[in-house]
Amino acid sequence: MGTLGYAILGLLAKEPRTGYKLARAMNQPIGYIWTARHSQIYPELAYLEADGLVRHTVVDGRGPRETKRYEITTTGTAVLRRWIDSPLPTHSPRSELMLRVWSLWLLPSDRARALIEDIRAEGVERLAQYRIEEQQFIAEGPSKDDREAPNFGAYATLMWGIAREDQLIEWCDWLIERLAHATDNNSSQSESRR
Amino acid sequence: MGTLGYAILGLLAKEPRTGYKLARAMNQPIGYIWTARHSQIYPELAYLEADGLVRHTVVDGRGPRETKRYEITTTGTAVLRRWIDSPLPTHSPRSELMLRVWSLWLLPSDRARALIEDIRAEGVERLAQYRIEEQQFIAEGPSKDDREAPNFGAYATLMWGIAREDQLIEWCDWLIERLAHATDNNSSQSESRR
DNA sequence: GAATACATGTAATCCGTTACATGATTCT
DNA sequence: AGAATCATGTAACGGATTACATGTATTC
Repeated sequence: MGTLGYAILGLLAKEPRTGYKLARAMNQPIGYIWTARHSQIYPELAYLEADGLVRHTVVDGRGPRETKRYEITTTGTAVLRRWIDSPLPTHSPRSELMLRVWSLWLLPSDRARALIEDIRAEGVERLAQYRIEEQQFIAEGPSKDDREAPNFGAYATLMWGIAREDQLIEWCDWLIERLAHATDNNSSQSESRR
Repeated sequence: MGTLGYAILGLLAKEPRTGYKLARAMNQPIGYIWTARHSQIYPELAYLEADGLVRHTVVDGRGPRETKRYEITTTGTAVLRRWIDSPLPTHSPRSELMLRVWSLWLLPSDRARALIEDIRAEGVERLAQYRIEEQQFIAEGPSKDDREAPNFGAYATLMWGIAREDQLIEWCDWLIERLAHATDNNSSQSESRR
């Protein structure tokens, strides 16, 4: 069973939903780190149901097919709990951004600077959005501080996202600074250096 | 052309290598963010060569087949430069860790704490390794400060990795603190809160 | 003598994205 | 009238992992 299955169980553990609403929720990254499309979600729901982890009831809706409201089963909740509490996988994060930075020495100074400033600008934008969401959590009351309320985990991932963007912006500033300081080293001059 | 192709070009821009050495390099994440297996690299090298971005010469080796040393072509370098300097893709990072944290409200306090402490311990371990690599950069001389030397980008990604692990550890401490403060709220008591 | 490092490939499978397909209700 | 939202599915394709396949040279 893959990670997507657990992401769906996590959403259904909060409240029952239709596949469509799950797809909506996972369109904007859940926990700021996981996305999925409806074309992945519908088949996955069928597998989860075959395994007895979720069940559905047909409700009124506006689609051309039956509208199905899914809820997590007690088995599903148990499986989800077991997964959260199992040994950590060794994660290999992928970031196209850092791959570009790794080859940054190939770009002229002004283009390198433009790239880092673009990265920074996107970080600033995401951070602003996260701050709005933080205010929404605060406005919603004390549920974010209640270890047994669904918002507890969601708020913790938001704080992680905020810290991550802060760190990214700081790192961009450090690198822009560095690019400015390392100016006018062309290849002919660099032979004479050191 | 996919991201793996650019990762390979980035490595070959530094120095020519065999497919085996590329695979070794990408076994430990390059730039701390990209991994690949040899089964992906060998076919990709063939595509890159068909597109004229790399070329190979047969050298002495110990394999059952010919040993091929690949180098980047001038076209390859141009294509790599253009990629680094092209509009940023909207990135959707995936982190199984944060997905677990999102559902953390389902775990009892002690298990939740154990999970976060595991995450923290792994962060500390990676950080220690990164610090060693930082010392190696410093020992290697001023190349990390030379905007036109390959080490410039590699050092920048390392600093990013260090900042990221620092941030992760801080966040873990914040959450452990929070888990301790939010103790003994069971569901019956939580009704009377606030 | 056994294990490890060097060295290159293919096949099967899984996960994720994009595109195709359909159709009712509500809002502008 | 047309666009957006609700609603559920399948098909084609690409990227990544795991397993299969082979064989030499060096180190313990």
